[in-house]
Order: sequence, then structure tokens, then C-alpha cells
Amino acid sequence: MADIARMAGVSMATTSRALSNAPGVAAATRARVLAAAEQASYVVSPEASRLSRGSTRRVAVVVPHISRWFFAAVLEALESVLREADLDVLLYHVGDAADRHAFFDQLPARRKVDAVVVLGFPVAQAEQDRLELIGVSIVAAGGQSAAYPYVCIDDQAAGRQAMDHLIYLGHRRIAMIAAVDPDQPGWPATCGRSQAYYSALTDAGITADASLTATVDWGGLQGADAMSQLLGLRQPPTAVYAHSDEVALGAIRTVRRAGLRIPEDISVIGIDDHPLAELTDLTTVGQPVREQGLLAGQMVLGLLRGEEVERAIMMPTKLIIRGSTAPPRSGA
Amino acid sequence: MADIARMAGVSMATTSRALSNAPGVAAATRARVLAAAEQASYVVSPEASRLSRGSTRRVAVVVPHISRWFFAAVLEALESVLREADLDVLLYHVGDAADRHAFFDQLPARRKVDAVVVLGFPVAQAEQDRLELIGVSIVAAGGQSAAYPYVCIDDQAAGRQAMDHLIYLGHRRIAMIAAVDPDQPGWPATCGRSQAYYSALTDAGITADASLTATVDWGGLQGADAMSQLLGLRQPPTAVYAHSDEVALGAIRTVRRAGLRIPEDISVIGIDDHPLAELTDLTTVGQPVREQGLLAGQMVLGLLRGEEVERAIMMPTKLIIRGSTAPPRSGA
DNA sequence: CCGACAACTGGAAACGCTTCCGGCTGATGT
DNA sequence: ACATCAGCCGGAAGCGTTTCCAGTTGTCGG
Repeated sequence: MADIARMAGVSMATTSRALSNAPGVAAATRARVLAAAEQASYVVSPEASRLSRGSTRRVAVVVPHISRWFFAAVLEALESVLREADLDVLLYHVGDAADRHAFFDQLPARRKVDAVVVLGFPVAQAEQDRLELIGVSIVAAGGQSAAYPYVCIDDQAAGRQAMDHLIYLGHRRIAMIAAVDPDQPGWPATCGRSQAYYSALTDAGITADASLTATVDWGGLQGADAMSQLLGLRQPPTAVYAHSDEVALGAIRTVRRAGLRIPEDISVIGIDDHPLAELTDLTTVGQPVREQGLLAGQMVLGLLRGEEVERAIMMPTKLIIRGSTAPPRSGA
Repeated sequence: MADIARMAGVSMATTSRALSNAPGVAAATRARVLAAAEQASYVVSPEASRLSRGSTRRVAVVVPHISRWFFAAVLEALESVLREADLDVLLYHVGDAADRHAFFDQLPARRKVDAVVVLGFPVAQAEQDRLELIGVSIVAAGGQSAAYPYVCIDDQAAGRQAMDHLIYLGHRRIAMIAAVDPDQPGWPATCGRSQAYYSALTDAGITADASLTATVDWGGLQGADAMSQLLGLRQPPTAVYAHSDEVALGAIRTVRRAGLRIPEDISVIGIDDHPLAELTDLTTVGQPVREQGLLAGQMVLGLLRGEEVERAIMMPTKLIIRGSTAPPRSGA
């Protein structure tokens, strides 16, 4: 920077002010400095800048899965708003609980970021306190969590939309394939979507049959397995409600391989509106994915500016009827 | 750090050495320092450390799409090896041409990273020059690029595996749905996969029919559109070779909606081995996705250590035969 | 018992910026 | 014409490490 100062014929103090767009610099001077910097293709050293300024202009994004569509899509949106604000995003993939623990153990002290956004998994209270203490804000996306601001969908409501659709079509023997993340036990998404199943049945005056619900690890193949189990029942379901589209797609494969047809023989509904759901004619409940990322990003920006932000945003979901659901066969 | 030094009764110099695991510190002293640091739950400030040391221990990865499975999966693997080496990853998404221009224009990663890896897109000459300004090592993954060390698959070979499979099954009227990335014109993947089509036909003594090839923007819906165009032909193809699984899936939807069956009426093959390809029984050519990310990460590590690294790694691809391909109907 | 040498330690100068504080200039009000 | 004041600008003190260089021990061979 000393070079630039010399080139522009000013002091380093002024150079710094000009470069960082601070007030108290004559327009002409500023222009001269900027020109010099441009010409020497110079940029300030972020390390030095941050060392003396104190903030990092970086935010950590913590995700349990990168290659699952939902997370990647939220991340993509999030990145765009953060980038817009000239913040860098540091990507952390925490697979299992150990990873996660390690992450929160290290992060606070390391002061590598000004904020962290956790995507789709819960953070323990102790971890939250620690971050707060150090002054790094935290926001959650894709899942609610009372402790900090979050943006998510109402899983229970989404589940109800799916279930009510099946019930409306006339199904009474409805199975559920619940998906849990093996590494994130007890995540409310699972609970909300499961609760919806039971409450919908109850409201429709249908008594739940325990043999009709299967709980599997998240994934298409697991969904397929669950489905074969369901098909093996003495009295198989006429409709299947899956916690997510991927799982639903797995179930569909099993149904087709068994020689049954969708939706004539069995209806299948998922949740998420994965892009491939459209291609496979899967009826589903769509959630605004990009929007969740966008809003989460805006929350971060607000927090960083020291503003008060809304503590809880629930985005609406929407039933998308395609070709995988239909009334049950009259005989059923 | 001064506090720690005082607590341990040594100088800052020694403290620093002890903390950074540098040689020249008596074991007992080191232990004392470490204990003090532990007790005060202290860790060095990365900014200061980097300022003084000169390296950032960060690497930038720039991707054109985050939410597409291929990119996300490579990124996931890449992140894991970088994290292992205690490097942080800075994520940059360059979506469209504007983003891209902005990225290379501002070079937001300047001075912030020790290396950059570009994922799955070609870097134009002008952009290379700009990138040069960052002054760090660069590696490419998911696509070859003469300018930098890279790891990728042989798109032409992959295409041949797909085409040869169809030809082997007895198809002679084979269509191709070529997918181009609207934002990344001229990417060799397109060329390689397209070339394979023509060379395979030639080698099989089949003359190419221009009406049998469609070029569309990347995406399932576009694949579906292309397929309806193909089905509208006076003499439709008996098999379709799609540049990617997503496109193939779109084509399949169209075929099914037209009341035709797969593979009895039309065979479809893709490339990539998307996880959903397995669920939809799509025959495809699999590429080692995670491995590409892993290797790219190791290249970065090598470069950072100042080693010589292999300039070009081509990973093998593998034909995966599932239920979407079969011999043409005898009548055809 | 002495010089040489290795192992360890401390002082202090970078590293590249930001920012407080005081000085200078020119304009404004009277 | 003079005091006042706002707007600019420069000097220099940090920010928290690392690392060079020199100094202090303790050890070992002769």
C-alpha cells in the first residue's frame, strides 16, 4: 500500500481511507488513489485489514450434506446474497455428530468468521451460547430451532397437505415411509412430517395401522426397501406418503418392479419438489428452496448490521399434483 | 498470546514456537505453554498468524452450479480432503456470464487464498490472464483445461461406451440429445460426447442422420422437449443417447407420456450415473465423481507443498447396464 | 578444566493495514 | 480584516503473530 500512496502522492492514511471508501477524503484525491491502485492492480491485504479492523467479512455455512439437492440449492441461494454483500462464504461439511462437535469446538476461538449459518440441523444450546458470547451471530435455515433466528417450512403443515390430498382422493389405507438422517437424530423435520401422518388419519377418522409405517435412513434405495416390505403385507396400502421425493422415487421403483402401476394400483406422494419429481411425474408438496436460502442470507446481513431480525420465518408449501396419485381402485 | 506467555513464564517467541509446533523448544517448556493455552482456552488469531506468516491456508473453489448433483458431489469430496489438511474452503459460485465476468474482473479471491480450483468449466484465455493475477496455484476438476493440472474423465471414451452399447444391442437408428450449458459455451465435454456419437456411427458403418441429433440447454425439461421433437420424426429413433442422465430422464418422460415403453419401444442411455439413475433403472455410463474431487484436492495439497504434480489425470468410466436399454424390436 | 558447540530462549523487527489525533488550508460570518 | 470552523490530510501507534538474530545455558571431547 505504501507504493500506492507514493504513486498517488499521498500518505498511507489517506490511501487507506480512499480505498476503503471512508469519508474525509477529497474527491480528487480519492480518484487519484483509486487510479493508482487500479493501475498497479492492487488490492488491500484482507489479513492485514482484518487484523486491525477486527471483523472478518466471512461467514461460515455449515451443512450436513452437500450433494443432496435440497442443501445444495439452499446453499446456492445463500451464497448469492452473501456474495452480493461482499462477504466470503466458508464451507464446512459436518457429516456426523463427531464432526459437528469438533466444528463448534474449534470455531468460536478461531474467530474465522463473523457469522455462521447452519443448514438443516439442530445446534445444541451450549454451542449456541458459546457463539453468542464471542459475538458471532448464528442463523438456521431449512429447519427450525428455537434458540436462534431461523427460516424454514412448516413440516407438519406440509405433511398435512400431502396426507389430506391422499385422503381426499379416497385412500384409507395409507402407508408412510419416514426418513431419518442417521447422523442427525431427533431433527424436528422428521417429527413434523410424521405427526402430520397421524393427525391427518385421526382427523379423517382412520385408525392408524402400525404395520403401515416404515422408518428408514434417508435415501432412495432405503425407500425402495421400505416399499417392498410394505408390498409384502397381507393387505398392502393403496397409497404411500414418503417424507421426501427421493424416498418416494425409490418406492416407485419397487412398485413398478413388482409389476404394479402408478397411480392405478398405488398412489405415491413425496415432499420437496425435487427437480426430478417433475420429470418423473411425482405428485409432491413443494417448498420454496431458493427463497429459504435467500432469506437466511438476508437475516445474516441484518444481524451483521446489528439490526433486529425476525426470529422465525415459516415459508408456505404447496401441493403439486402430478401423475403419481389418483383415487384408489374402486375394488379397493 | 502475551497472557499465555506470562502464564507459562516464557517469552512470546517461545510461546509462538510451542503453539505452532515448531522445533527448538524444550519438551517441558512446550508442555507448560500448551497447558496454559488449554487452560485459558486460547487459540492463535488466524489473521495475525497469516499476516505474519504470509499464507492463508484457504483455497477457493469456483463452480458454475452448486445445486447440480455432479458439482455438489465433487465439491463434497474436495471439501473433505481440504478440511482434512486443515485448509478452509471459500466457495464462489459463478452462474451466468455476468457473474463470471464479475468474478474474473474483481477477482474477489485475490489475496485471500493459497490456491484455487475451478470445477467443471473452461477458463477462457483472457480469464486465465486475470486468474494469473491471483498468483497462486490452480487446478481444474471435472473438465480438462490445458492451462492447469486437471482431473477429469475422457468424455469421448465415455460417449463411445454408451454408443457402442446401443450399437451392440443392434440399434442403427440412434438419436443424440446433446446438452450444452447455456452459460459456458464451447465446453469440451459437449464436444467430446458429441464426437463420440459420430465416430461410433462411422465405425459401425452407419451414416449419421442430421435430423436425429438435437442440441438443447442442459436440463431435464429440455431433454423432454428434444425427445418430443424426435418422436415427431417420420421415422423416429429406436434408441436415444443423451449427454447426461438428467436429460435422459426428461426424454424418458416424453416417451412414456407418448404411450411408448422403455426399453421395449425405445432405448435410452445417459452419462454420469446420477443417484436417481439407479432408482429409475436408467442405463448409463458412470463416472467416478467423488474420486475426481478427492484427486483434485490431493493435487492442491501437492502443489501447496511445492511438489510436482501430475498435469493430467483421466479417470475411467464404466458402462452400467440397467433397464432402459434393450435390443430394438425385431420389426424395427 | 577449558573451548567448542548444540540446544534453547528472548528481544525486537517485520507483516500490511486502520484509525486516533493533531495540524494545515481555505471558506465563512461579522 | 480577523476569528472560527469545517474539511482534508499526515504521523504514528496499534492489531497479534512469526521469525531473525543474538545471548545464555549446559554438555562433551580433549
